[in-house]
Amino acid sequence: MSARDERKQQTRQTLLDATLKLMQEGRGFVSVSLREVTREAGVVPTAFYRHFRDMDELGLALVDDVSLSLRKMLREERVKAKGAGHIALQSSVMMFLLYVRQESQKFEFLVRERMGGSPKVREAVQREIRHFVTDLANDFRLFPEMQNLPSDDLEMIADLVINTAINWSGEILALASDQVRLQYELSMRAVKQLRLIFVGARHWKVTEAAGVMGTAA
Amino acid sequence: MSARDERKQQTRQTLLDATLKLMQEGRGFVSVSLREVTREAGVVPTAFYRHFRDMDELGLALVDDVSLSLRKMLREERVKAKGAGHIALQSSVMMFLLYVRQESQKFEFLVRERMGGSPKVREAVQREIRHFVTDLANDFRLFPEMQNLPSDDLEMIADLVINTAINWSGEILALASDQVRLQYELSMRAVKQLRLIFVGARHWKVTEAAGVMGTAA
DNA sequence: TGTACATCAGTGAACGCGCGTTCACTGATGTAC
DNA sequence: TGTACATCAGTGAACGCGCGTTCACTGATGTAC
Repeated sequence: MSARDERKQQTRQTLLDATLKLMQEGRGFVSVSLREVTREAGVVPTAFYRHFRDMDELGLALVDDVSLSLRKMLREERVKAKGAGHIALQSSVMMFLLYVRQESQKFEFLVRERMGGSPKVREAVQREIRHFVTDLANDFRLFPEMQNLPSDDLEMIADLVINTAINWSGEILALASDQVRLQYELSMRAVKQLRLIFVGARHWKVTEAAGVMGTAA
Repeated sequence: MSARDERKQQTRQTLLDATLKLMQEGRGFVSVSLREVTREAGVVPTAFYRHFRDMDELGLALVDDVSLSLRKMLREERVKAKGAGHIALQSSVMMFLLYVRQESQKFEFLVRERMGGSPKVREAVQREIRHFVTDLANDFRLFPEMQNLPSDDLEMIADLVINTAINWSGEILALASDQVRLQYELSMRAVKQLRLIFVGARHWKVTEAAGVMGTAA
C-alpha cells in the first residue's frame, strides 16, 4: 500500500471514529449529519465523498468495524475457556460487562442501532447478531450437558443468551461511571439470569412437553 | 369539557397519531420533524405549540399514551389468567405476539425508543418498562412454584421475561406480514424460551449456589 | 537517477431546501351581565 | 334571552440556520520513460 493509500485509510478511520464519538452522548446514528462527521474529523465536507457514497455506507462500514473487534474478543474468550476446560459463568459475565464499559462506544452503537432509525444499518447489525447466535450455539456442543439437545434448541438457547447479554449492555451503558452500586447490582442480576438460563437448559429435555405453568390459589 | 376543549384534545391526538404513523416505516422518533408531524396531522406548523413545547414533550406524551394502552391489555390478560386458575404459556405467548402485530405502531415506538436517540423519551420508556417488571414480579407471587423465592429473584426473573418479550416484539415487527413461516418459527421459539425460563425458575433454589457450568472434553 | 505527466485526497465557494421558531392575525367559542 | 367583550386554537408570512450535494480547483504523491 502506497503512502497515499495509507493516509486515505487513516482519514477513513478518522471519519468512523468521529461518528462513534458524536454518538457517544446518546444520539442515534441517523441524527448525526455528514457535515458534523467531517467537522469532527477535521476535513472539509466534500472530502467525505472520497470515502463513502453517503452516511448509510459509512454506517455499514461501522457495523463491519465494530463486529470485527467483537468477534476478536469472543475468539480470545473461547480460547481461554477451552484452556480452563470449563466456563465459569460469574467471571464470564463480569469480564463481558467490563469489556462493554471499556469498549462503550462500539457497544452503544450496536445496542442503539439494532433497533435504530436507519433500516440498512439496522439490518446489518441484526445480521451480525444472528451470526453471534450461530457461533454460540456451536460452542454449546462442547458442553456435555447440552450435547444431546437438538440443534433447534441450542439455537433457541443461544438466542436467549445473546439477546439477554445485549440487554445488559444497554442497561450498564445507561449508568454513569460513578454509579458503582447500581453497576454492581446489575452485574449480580446478570450472573443470576445467565445461571437461570443454564439451569433451565440442564433440565430442558425432561420438561419440554409440559404446556402449563402453575395453578393459582 | 367545553366543545373547544374537546376539539383541542382531538387535534392533540391527531398529532400523536401522525407521529406514530410517520415512524411506521422504521424511522426513529428524533428523525421525525415538527413540520412533518403537523403536515401529516393537517394543521399549520405553529399550531403545534398550542399543544407541546417541543417534539420531546410530544414524545413523553406518546410514552404515556402507549404504556397506558399496554397496561390496559395486561390487566385484561391478568384477569383472564386468574379466572382460568393458571397461565397457559403457549397461548399467552401467542396472544402477546398477535397483540404486538395488531398494535404494531405502539410496540414499534416502545421497542425503537427504548434505546432511541432522544434521551428524555428513552428514559421515560425505560421507566415504564421497569414498571412492567415490578408488576410481573408481583404476579409471580401467585404461582405456587415461585412463592418461596426471595423478591430479588422474582424481580430478576421478571426482568428476564420482560426483556425477552420486548425482543420478540422487535423481531416479529421486523418481519413482513406475508412472512408467515418465519412468524410461526419465531412464535415457536418464543414459547420455548419462556418455557425454558420457567423451567429454570422451578429448579432455581436448589442450584443457586453453583458457580460452574460444564466441563469441556 | 531525473523529468514529464497522471492520479486523486482534500479544498472552498455556491446552491436550493426543509427546518424550528417569532410574530401579528382571525374568527369561532365561551363568559358576564 | 340578547349583547358586548374575552379567550384562544389555529393561520400565514417571515427569519436565519445547518443541511447534502455540485463543481472547478490545488498540490502532493505515484508512474512511465
